[in-house]
This record gives sequence, structure tokens and C-alpha cells, in this order.
Amino acid sequence: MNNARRKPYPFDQIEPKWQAIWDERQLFHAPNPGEKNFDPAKPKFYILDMFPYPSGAGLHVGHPEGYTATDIVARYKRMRGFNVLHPMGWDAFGLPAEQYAIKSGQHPAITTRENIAKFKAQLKRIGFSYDWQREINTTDPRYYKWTQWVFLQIYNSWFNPETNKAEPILTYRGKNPDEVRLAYVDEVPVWWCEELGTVLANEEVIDGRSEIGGFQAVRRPMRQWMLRITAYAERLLDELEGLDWPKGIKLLQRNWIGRSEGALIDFNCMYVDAQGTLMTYHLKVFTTRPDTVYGATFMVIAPEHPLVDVVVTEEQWPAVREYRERTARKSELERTDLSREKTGVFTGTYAINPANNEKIPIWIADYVLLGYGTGAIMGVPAHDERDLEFARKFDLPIVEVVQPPGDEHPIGFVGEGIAINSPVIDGLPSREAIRKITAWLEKRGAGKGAINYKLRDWLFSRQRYWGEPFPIVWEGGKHRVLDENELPVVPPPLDDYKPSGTGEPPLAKAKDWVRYSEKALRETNTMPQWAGSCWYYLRFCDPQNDERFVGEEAERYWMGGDKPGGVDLYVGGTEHAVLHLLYARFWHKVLFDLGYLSKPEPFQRLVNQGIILGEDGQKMSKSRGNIVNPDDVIDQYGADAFRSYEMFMGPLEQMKPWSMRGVEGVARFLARVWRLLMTENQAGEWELSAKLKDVDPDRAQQKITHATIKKVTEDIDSLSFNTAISQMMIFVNAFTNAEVIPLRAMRTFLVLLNPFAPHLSSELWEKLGAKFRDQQEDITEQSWPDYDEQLLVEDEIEIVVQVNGKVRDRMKMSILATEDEMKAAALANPKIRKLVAEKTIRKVVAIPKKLVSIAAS
RNA sequence: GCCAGGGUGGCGAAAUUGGCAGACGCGCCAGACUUAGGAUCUGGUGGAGAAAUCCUUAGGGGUUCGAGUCCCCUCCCUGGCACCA
Repeated sequence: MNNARRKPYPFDQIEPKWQAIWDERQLFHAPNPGEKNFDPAKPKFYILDMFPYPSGAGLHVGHPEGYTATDIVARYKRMRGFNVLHPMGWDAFGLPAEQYAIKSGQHPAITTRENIAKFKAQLKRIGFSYDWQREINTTDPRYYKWTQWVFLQIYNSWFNPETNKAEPILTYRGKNPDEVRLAYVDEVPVWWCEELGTVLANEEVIDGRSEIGGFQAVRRPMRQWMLRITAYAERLLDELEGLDWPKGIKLLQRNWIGRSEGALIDFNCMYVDAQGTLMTYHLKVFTTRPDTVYGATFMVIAPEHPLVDVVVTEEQWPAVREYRERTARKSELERTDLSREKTGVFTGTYAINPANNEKIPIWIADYVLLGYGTGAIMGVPAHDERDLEFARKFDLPIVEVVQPPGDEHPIGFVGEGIAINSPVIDGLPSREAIRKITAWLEKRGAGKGAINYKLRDWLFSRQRYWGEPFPIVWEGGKHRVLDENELPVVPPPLDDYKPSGTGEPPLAKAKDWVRYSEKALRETNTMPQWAGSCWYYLRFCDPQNDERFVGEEAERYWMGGDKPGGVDLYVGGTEHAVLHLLYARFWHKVLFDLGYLSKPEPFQRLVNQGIILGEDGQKMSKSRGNIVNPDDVIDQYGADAFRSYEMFMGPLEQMKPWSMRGVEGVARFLARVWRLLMTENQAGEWELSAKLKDVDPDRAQQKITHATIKKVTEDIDSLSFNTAISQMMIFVNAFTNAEVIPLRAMRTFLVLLNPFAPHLSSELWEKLGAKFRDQQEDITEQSWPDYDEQLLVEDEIEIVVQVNGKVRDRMKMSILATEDEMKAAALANPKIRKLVAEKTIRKVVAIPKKLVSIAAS
């Protein structure tokens, strides 16, 4: 026992005690409108964390960083009189549970339940003030019933370009509604990952490898469910405007949506068919520079373009076939390698340039992508780097049509200049030339202005077991949705969760389940993991509702307000910048358009916490052995020290390395707080310090108390938790050697400390209440203190005197001193006089309450 | 290549509108109390110098009485996108 490290204060007793009290008293439950204890006078504040995937590894120190930040704000806002919605849940569908099931045969629901229990225990140990009555789990049928329901709404609507919003499919007047539904089936080239046995969304594939696991993925055409997110491209872009998101994240979304303005131009093409007849067709291209159309000396179409089968001449076929096969074998990584030389093959046929009627060759090359624009381009080698490289390689003509503004060489110039060699627009600057040539082409039926987006429709099906089944059945080759009252569609139990490898989903093995009726078979794909997280923040508003995905009144209350977004503050990692955050916005807008929601955006303010690196400054990883386990830290230093350290490390949004020494430092600070109020008696027991008295604080103590209230309040508002803690350290240092410790200052301080170190502050608050018997309620029910600006002002202030920009002396002066008085005092200062004696004074500047600056030479 | 965000002591970092650079913490040094110290308390701690003083916010230039902060150029780091026509 002698070797056992003595705890600097008994956090190991305090912390479980308060966690139990909070649980028992349900102090952090936020009542909904209509519920008992609901106070309509309180404003609402919805503060949300990105809910975790409950992995087997348990919580790592990155999770609690954001969670602590939101917990501090949540506790602070409650003390400021807000009705605070601060929920937590589990994004529990996903690959690891399924892969574990494949290995062990254990049902993923069991693994998931165990992992959730572990995560929840860990979170509770940190003392977060979540409203656990609102806990949700995406794999719970009571939850995913409504995920499936949202899918029904998406399936049953279409995007009306006239009204620029989604409408029920019944309002569609065309003959085939399946062509316009927001959820549709298409045979599309998709990313297929052999290793994972599933297809992946574009967003889930990085450099041709799966984001999860890093396995090779290949392009392959498959029949898949798609969501028509592209219909919302414009609104997803425009409506970013009103959100308080980091600039960088907005930009990432903008780039991902990738809007570009230009024109679609039709090139007339001809070929001779097998019967020897001359056939013509239009080849449509998208370009952002229609003003360079006179410089188009060739066309290029993507190797996978369906027109390839039509346009290639007999003698060119062998070469084309060979090229196509070679391209198909290439990995995406190879194909997009910029340093690679351009390749391509001539089709043997020609197009007519609509501007000058010249006959130009049509080529096939893999630098043109089928997925963007029309999958075909006009080659303008003089003013496009890639086209130039291609033209040089294959010896195609290069015609300059833009004169650069400076003395730059026109060939290879891609900026804006003056149109040349272009009869219709000669002499016009590029902008004007674009406008004029577009109008000109439009009049001749050869093109029109167009906006193109990089954003692709969202590939929404996966060949997995552990996901939401689609509420869809197939009958006679056609899909139809199930009725709302047939939800939830629960996946069948399986013995073997392994994907078949052919692309047939594991659910297909459950033959009985698949047979929905005599004629109809169930859809066997499942939804991607994103589905559950696309709307969970709505469910938190009303998690027990079995009649509706969220009650109308609850939604209006929590997701309302005078801003476009409903959640007041959303904190999480940057890794979701384009995935979750784009998908959720899309679903939200569909539901908003259909009249289910009060605001067009889900998240008003977004903050990204920076990642925490290992002690060695490297990313934490098992292989590096630099992972910090929160449980170990809490065992040694306590939850309050853990929380406070995570906030003291540095700015929330910044990447920063972990330091055990740093934790120790913060733990020392908390221990000093403890010893400020507590002393150890002869028996080695802690008791309230005798120095603590119910007296008025002196002037200096009052000043620091109010300065601390001010700083901590402002810093929590701006999420600058590190400097808030610094200020509290300064406060404690100031009282450390005081003969008498004034009770009132300590009470104020404990309230300020409470959001950061809730256990310690609760315990000390209780002890003060027990002795002084004046205020008995729990600290979490206190209101946040106000500060008195009057107490912060000094009568006298130190004025700095600078000569030629260097500080040469300081003088005490009244804060009321005028500029002239300050200047006079500075010039009369003997030290300064000596310095400027030999020089001429050129200028004297005085800034009240700050300094006097003298320029002399 | 393009876009965004950064670069401040030995380390994590502070620094309203341009106004005392380095708050607070870690580490280190010294002292006190101690059988002991990896506890606690006190003092010191950007660099050079005995000192006066000089130098110092990635580097260079500029604007200004005054620049970490504003402008221009260069270098480096992190993240994202990447043949997007």
C-alpha cells in the first residue's frame, strides 16, 4: 500500500457518486413541448455531436474531444436558462459488426449490443450531460422503420424543375414516373469492391480503393438503387450561404458539387453504315469556353461512350477494340495519373465544327471521362493543356483563337483574352465572346448555354447484410414500394452472412424471406450506412414516437428558430465534410419540400474538432502503439482532469498532440482547486478549510473574480475553452496564499468551473452548502453569474512610452488623461528626454489608456 | 498542378480594432518543507551579453509613429481536390 500513488484529491469517489446522482435525478432530461416540466418561456438550444459507430475497440480520445466541447456548452446554456437538447445515440449499422459475424457466426445485433453497452459506460464515466432518455440506435427496428419510411417519401417524389423542389410523384404529368423518381434503379458503372463484396459510393472510394479497409475497387456496370441528389445540386450549393460553417467545409462541398457554367454545343457528325448509307447524328459536348469553338480541331469521346459502337469505321475497329480493352484493364489510379502520356485512337469518322464548318476528326481517348459532361469534348489544343498535349502527340492541327492580354504566347494560354481567328466574335474579350457565341449557336440550333455539375447521383444500395432492407418488392421485373404499415422490413436471420462474391447480396440466401408473395420478390440490397445518420438529428427531437418519424410540435420546437438550419451547434470531425453532411442536407431538403420540416437546412452552425495525435506527434494507430485509452487516463487522473485537459490542449479545431504531462498539469490545477477549499485533518481526512469565511472579497479579489466571469463567459461563447481554463488557473493562483478565502468568490468560481469539471465542482458546492446552509440546490441548477464591468476598470493605468517604435519607459497615469497630458508627461520624462536630447522630434502620437509613441531622428 | 488552413520559446500555446510578443500549462533551474520526493509551496526561465544594451513571431521586401497582426514575393507543413473539358 505504501507504493500506491496517493490521489491528489478523491476523484475516484466523487465522480461515480455524482454520475449516479445525475442518473437518478435525470437532471439533464430536456422536456418536449407538452411534457411535464416543459417551460415555454425558456428558449431552446439544440447542441449535437456526431454520434459514433460503436466499434469493438471502444472509445478513443478523439471522440471525447468534441463531446466535451459540446458538453461544456450544453451545461453552460442550461445555466443560462435555455432548454437544452443534448442527445447521444449509435450509428450502429456497418461493416465491422458484419465482418465479425462472418468470422464468428455471431449475429451482428449481439456484437452491436455489446459494443453499445461498452461505449455508453465509457461516455457515462466522463460525466457527459446527455439526455439518455433520448438515446437512439440506428439498428433498432423502431428506428429504422422510419429510415425506411423516409426512403418511401424519397421514392414517392420527384423534383419539379418548375418549382425547384420535390413534389409527390402524383403531381408528375409525364408518362413514366419511374424516370423521374428521386429514388430509381439504374444499370450504372459503379465501384465494386471484391474484398468487401459490395459496391461503394463515389464518396467512399479514394484513389481506386475503398475508404474502409483500403481494398482495391473496380468500375463495373451493375443494377443499383440511386438517389437523385443531382436534382438538388443548385440548392445544395446556394443554400450553403446562410449556414455558419467553417469556410473550408463549405468550399469542400462546393468543389464536390462542382458547378461550372458554359455551353452545350452540337457537332454534326456522319458515318457510313453497314448498308453503305450515309448516316448523321449530333455529338454533344460541354465546354466552359464556347468562345474557343473556332479553335476546335478535333473531337474526343470517352472509350466507354455508347457512340463508340456506332461511329468507328471498319478499318479502325481492331485498334479501337484493343484500346478499349487496355483502358478497361487499367485501374482508376493509373488512368488518372496526370504525369502519364496521353493515349488515344482515331475512330475513322469526322464531325463538322458548327462555327466554321470545318471537318474535324473524332478520336477516342481515356482522358475524357464518361461520367462528366456528355462524355465527349471538343479539342481546342491552343487553349487547353490536355488537348494541346494530345494534339502534339498525334500531330493534330493547333489554331490560336485567344490573344492573351500580355505578351504571353497564345499557344497553351488558357486564361481570358481577346478572341481572334473567330469571325463571329473577333476582337471581343473572352467574357463577351462567350455570351455572343452562345447566343449565336443557340440561334442556329447548334448549342445553348448550360450549367454542369460534377456531383453524381448517389449510389444507394449495398450488397451487405447489416443494413436497412429496402421497403421494395419486385414483380414482373418492376419495382414497387411496400405500404407504410408493412414497416419495418426486418432482415431475416442467416447462418452465413458472407457476400456471395458475384454481387448478389447476402439477403438473397434467405429464400423464404425473399418470396414476398406468389409473384413478388423482395429487394435484397440494403441501404448504405449513411442512411441512418441522414436524419437521426430529427429523431432525437422525439425518439419514442411510433406514429410519426418525428412529432410535428417537437420538430417545430427543436428544429425551429429564425435561421435556415435547425440544430444550433453541431460538432464533429472533418471526415464527414462531403459524405454525411451532404447526404443529410439532401434528405432534409426532400422532407422539407414535402412539408414535413420547418427549416430548409439541418445544421446551422458546424464546428470541426481537430484530430488528436499521439504523444509522438504521429497519428494514433495500433501499429505505432501510440494510442491513448481514455479509461487509463481516467483511472489515473479522473474524468474532470481528462475533460479539462482535452479542452486545455489548444484550440478545438486544431490538430494537436497528446501529452500525459499536460494531463498531469491540469490534474494539478484541479487538485489546487480542491485544496483551496479543503484541508486534510490529523486523521488524514478531507474537511472544509478554516480559511473559508462568509466575508466580502477585497477589491483585488473582486476584480479577478469579475475578470474571470467575463473571460470564461466570452470564451465559452467563442468555444475558446483553452483560454477559459487559463483564466481559471490565474484565478486559483491568485487565491492560493490568501489568509481568508471569501465564500462568495468561491461559489461564483465553482459555477464557472462546473461545465469543465462537473464532478469536482458539484462536490465542493455540496460541501459549501452543508456548512454554510444558505444555498442548498444542486450546482447544475444555479444560474450563470454576470460580471460588473465597473469592477474591472482601474483608476490608474500603465502607459508605455515608445521612441522610434521601442518601449523605453512606462508611466502610471490616470485613465482619464488626455492625449495632450500624455504627450506632455512623456516628453517631460527624464529617461525619454535623455534619449531624444540629440534628436529632432518629428512626431508624437498618444493613444489614451495605451501609449505614447515618439518619432525622432 | 489547383484550392483551403497553418508556420510564434525546449514543448502545447496566448496576444479585440495594428499598440508592452510569449498569458496559462508542460519541461527545466534554484530554494523551502521533508526520512524520502515523481507530493506540496516559493522564485527564476525566448536568445546573446558581466552589464548597459542588442536581437527575436519561417525568410525577404513594403505601408505605418508603431506590424505576429495589413500588402507583395519566396520557402516549408497539414488537409482536400486532382485529365471535371
